[in-house]
Amino acid sequence: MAAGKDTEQKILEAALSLFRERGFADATMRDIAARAGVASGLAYYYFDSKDAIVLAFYQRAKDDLAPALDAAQESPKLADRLAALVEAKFAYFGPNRRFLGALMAHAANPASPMSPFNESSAEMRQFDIAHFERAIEETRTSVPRDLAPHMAKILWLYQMGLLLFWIYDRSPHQRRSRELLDATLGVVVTLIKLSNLPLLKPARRSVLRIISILEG
Amino acid sequence: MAAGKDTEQKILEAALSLFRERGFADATMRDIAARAGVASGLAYYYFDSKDAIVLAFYQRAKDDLAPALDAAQESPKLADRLAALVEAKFAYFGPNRRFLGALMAHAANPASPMSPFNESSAEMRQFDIAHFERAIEETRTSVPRDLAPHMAKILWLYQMGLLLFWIYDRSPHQRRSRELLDATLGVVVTLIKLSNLPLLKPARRSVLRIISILEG
DNA sequence: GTCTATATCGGGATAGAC
DNA sequence: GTCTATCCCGATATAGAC
Repeated sequence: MAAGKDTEQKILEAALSLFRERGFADATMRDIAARAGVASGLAYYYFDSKDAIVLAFYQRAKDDLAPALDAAQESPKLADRLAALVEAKFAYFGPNRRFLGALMAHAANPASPMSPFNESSAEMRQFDIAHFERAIEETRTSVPRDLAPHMAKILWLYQMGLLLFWIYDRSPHQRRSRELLDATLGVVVTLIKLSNLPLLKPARRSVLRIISILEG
Repeated sequence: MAAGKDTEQKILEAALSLFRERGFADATMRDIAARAGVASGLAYYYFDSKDAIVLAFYQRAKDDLAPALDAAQESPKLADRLAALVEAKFAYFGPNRRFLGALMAHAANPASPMSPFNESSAEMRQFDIAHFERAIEETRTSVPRDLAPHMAKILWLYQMGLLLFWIYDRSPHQRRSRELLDATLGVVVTLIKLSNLPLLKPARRSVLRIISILEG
């Protein structure tokens, strides 16, 4: 049991370090097992597949990120909090950027267990969205009643878009991603402010209809 | 020569039919060669890799789609043309929807040769964008000078989003995708109209800044 | 140039002995 | 819970028939 947990951790560590060094595809299960100092078959005892190791990585990221995301909830301004939440992820995932790139192969397909839109990561996603809810509430950002139940999800999606861009951003230190964050943040916050105008009720209805279709 | 072209076609057909039946990953090169009635080695004579078959499929799609996309350029209204262009793709790719799902694995990564955002499909992308340019021009849609050079690309991107949703749309006959098309079309056309208001010059500047970052 | 046949290798995954 | 042996497949290479 204890040995089992240890071995599992050893394998996970070996996998992640190899993923970081070589990317996902070029790290073989044999390499992973070798680095962990176990037989290659044993890796499959702890992880159903190479993909399953990735799910363990997600789970771990969720746990590791929690304190950083709490620390991002400081400013009284929504824009600052959004920026801080995104930057916290840039910082944490920075060393794994290349590896995440390989993962994105599955991201678009919501049916893939490795997609952040899949059932299997629902818990993680919910955890993540909760941070946006908190940012909206604590900064007393006014959101129209009809949009309110969806606003955190919208911001989460906005963040996912930024992360996607960041993952494939080849500019030095991902400078362009920071620019994009900077350039879009103002637009996002402005749109939220505008969305409160009673005049824009029809526009909100259009958006709500689109959301309801997207959520199926 | 003639025989060679024939064999190549036979292999391509066999590959596509297997991709449609089983998806990309579960169709092996041995299966493909077997269905084409040739030795498995021969498939590699014509296609460098399994991936190369996909590129051939893209190329072929481009050629096949041309007449349908021309036929979509009828209505004097931009919204109708956009809908027709998207529907033409739904129709053509319909039988390959599942197979396209497997391909999307590479789509997010602009560095992958199989991504529609990659260099290697620049020609196809340009061909595709040209249809949106034509739709804008022929419907005499007024677009502000500063946005004009980018509008066709924006519409192309909008279409790609719809296609992405459609590929993974599990509702019967992809009903939700049609709803999404319907729900977003109005918004898109309205936004283009609004973008002409001189008052919105600052908003256009924000959008232009974002575009310039995205294009790197 | 077109095609068959075969051999070899690396890598994900599995079965079964211990 | 751990290891060894094995399977399957994609990819590559090669020898040779026509």
